[in-house]
Amino acid sequence: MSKKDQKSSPRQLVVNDNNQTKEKILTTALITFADYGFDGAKTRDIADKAGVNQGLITYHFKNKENLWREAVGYIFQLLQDSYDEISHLLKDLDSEASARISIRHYVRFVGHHPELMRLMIQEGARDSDRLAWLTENYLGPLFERQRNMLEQAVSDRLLPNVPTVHLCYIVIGAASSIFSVSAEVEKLTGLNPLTEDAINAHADAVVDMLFRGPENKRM
Amino acid sequence: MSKKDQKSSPRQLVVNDNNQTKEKILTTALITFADYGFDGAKTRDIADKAGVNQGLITYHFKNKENLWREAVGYIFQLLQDSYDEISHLLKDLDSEASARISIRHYVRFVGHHPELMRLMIQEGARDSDRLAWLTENYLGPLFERQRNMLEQAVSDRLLPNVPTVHLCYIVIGAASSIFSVSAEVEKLTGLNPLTEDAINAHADAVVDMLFRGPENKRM
DNA sequence: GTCTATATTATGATAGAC
DNA sequence: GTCTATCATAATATAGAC
Repeated sequence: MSKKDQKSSPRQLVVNDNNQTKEKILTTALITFADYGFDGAKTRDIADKAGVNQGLITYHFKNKENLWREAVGYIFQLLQDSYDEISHLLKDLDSEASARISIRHYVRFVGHHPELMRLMIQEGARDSDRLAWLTENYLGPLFERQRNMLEQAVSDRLLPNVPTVHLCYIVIGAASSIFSVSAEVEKLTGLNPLTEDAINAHADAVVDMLFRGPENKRM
Repeated sequence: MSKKDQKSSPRQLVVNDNNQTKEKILTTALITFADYGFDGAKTRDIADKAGVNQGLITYHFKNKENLWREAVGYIFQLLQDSYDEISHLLKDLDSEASARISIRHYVRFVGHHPELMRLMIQEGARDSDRLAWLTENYLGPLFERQRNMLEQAVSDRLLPNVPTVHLCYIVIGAASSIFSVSAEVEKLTGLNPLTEDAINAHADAVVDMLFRGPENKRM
């Protein structure tokens, strides 16, 4: 329902029952927290960029801490949903095809949502209540999933036999770094890594790099 | 010279001609900027953690912006110095040995100085005057150096032929990600990646991953 | 060179009108 | 549900004593 639909009742303020405003604040907050960190992000900034009044943040989210939680939950839910969508695809595939698709999917997700890894770097550098909350609610399960996938790939000789923890973060970093510092990349090379073409090119590059058969086959 | 050494002259304030205080502020500021970003870092915090008065920041560095510049310059100077130290070693080696040593050296540096990559992620996500300054003064030359090294490795068939920009950020991310989110890593796996052993293990893992010959030889 | 005290501005949260 | 106005606190920068 757009604002114009309200024209017939002029005495009333523009009201929105459909969580449109709440969602707008949420997505804006996510980007701002990812770019500036929790302390660096200003609620006034978030409200301004979302095009709403600062008071609405308190109304919809109680306080800054809670806004952060809901924003983080929002992006992790997207990630989990996207995994659920492809999980049935993976069942029927052999180990290599499955691993390649998983990695491609991961690269494409972090390319389309650079806020996710930026947020993780903001919170993953030091211990905090927020990191504990993140780990308990989202990070733990996701990490286990990725660890299992990579251990399978190692035992199938698709990847070199390096310790799993190191392998996990090699993959995470290789997949996401170019997107996390997209402005730097563009300044240094002229390439905007957040375009669809660049995201696909990076997914290709990561998969080529990780799964190097003798003839370097694509999936 | 510690404060206790000053006991014999009690009328005088503790004074420090040797830039000890300035350096202490600098290194503390570096860590704080890296962890919290420019906006999230508070000058009072920096002064407190450095064990000095907040007014000293203005005295030694004029303002927050300038403190940031000097802190960034400090860590990049360390990086450049460390490259200069090994550059003569690389002259006599073949392409593969040289590339392996360069990569190992890079991994070990970012492991010992996680602030460097954290800072870059803080500033590399969006365009700003600080990013322009960083690019002009430090990032440009360093990136060119790494790009050349990797292009050489590709033309020598040590690495798969993926576009250079993607290759650069695959290497950067693979090398640094585990250190940038060290608190997350420790919470998820129990491993503190910033120990000397873990840093060496990660250097091994990255080199093994990148340079996979048939017999997986070490340098 | 270092400290205390303070001026000025920004920030998170609240109260109340519509 | 949304807005304006405001309070209380926190943060950068400055002035001045030692």
